[in-house]
Amino acid sequence: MQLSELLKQKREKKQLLMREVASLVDVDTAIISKIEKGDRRPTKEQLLKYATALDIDYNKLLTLWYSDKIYHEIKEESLALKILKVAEKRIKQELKNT
Amino acid sequence: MQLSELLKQKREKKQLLMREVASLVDVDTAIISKIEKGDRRPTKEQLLKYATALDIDYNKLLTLWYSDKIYHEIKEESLALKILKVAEKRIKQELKNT
DNA sequence: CTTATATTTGACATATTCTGACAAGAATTA
DNA sequence: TAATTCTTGTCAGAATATGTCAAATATAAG
Repeated sequence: MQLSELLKQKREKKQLLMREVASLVDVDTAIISKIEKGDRRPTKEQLLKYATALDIDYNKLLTLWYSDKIYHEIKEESLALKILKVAEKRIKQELKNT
Repeated sequence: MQLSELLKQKREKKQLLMREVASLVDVDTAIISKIEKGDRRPTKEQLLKYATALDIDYNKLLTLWYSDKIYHEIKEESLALKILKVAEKRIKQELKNT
């Protein structure tokens, strides 16, 4: 499940118009449209408001938000999986040192 | 092994001055210093020149380069590992669909 | 069908982040 | 001490991200 899909589904489940979500998240309706289309990622601040507005766990949104970002950064690279592994190792290493 | 360390080690192994690497990579010496300190990431173009200049496998550099980037993006997040897992799933999913 | 409402799209303005250039300071070596 | 190398901070310009707006398209209601 991608962030954009989740946000759209939740909005529809709550039977809210984009205009209404836009008001709650405090952005232009055009932005909401683009977010649900996956053309844009919300800002972190918007994400928080989204969580409240649509009653979604913020950590879940945040996880998808970062994953989306990372995915787009490396999706064209054949080394993508290797890259993630190396990043994971580094994170784990860091966790040990604390 | 981080990108910055590797680049420094390789330079020293070849007994090159920063000034010399700077020339080969075609940037200011200050940039090289910052790169080796981890204050800046080289551009992709610089990375390629680095590979040639220091005789390092480009894919290795590229992997570290992306990993570095991702690491810094999520290192403060307690969800970091989860984020990587989700990104990995998405990449794998994408690979299936081709 | 035609009108009203909702959504999508594109163009442009603004803000934020990234990068390179430069100069002065600090460290190292001769 | 002088020469050389490396480091650091600042600033301008480039690149990227985000917001605003208006017009185009799609959807629903009468």
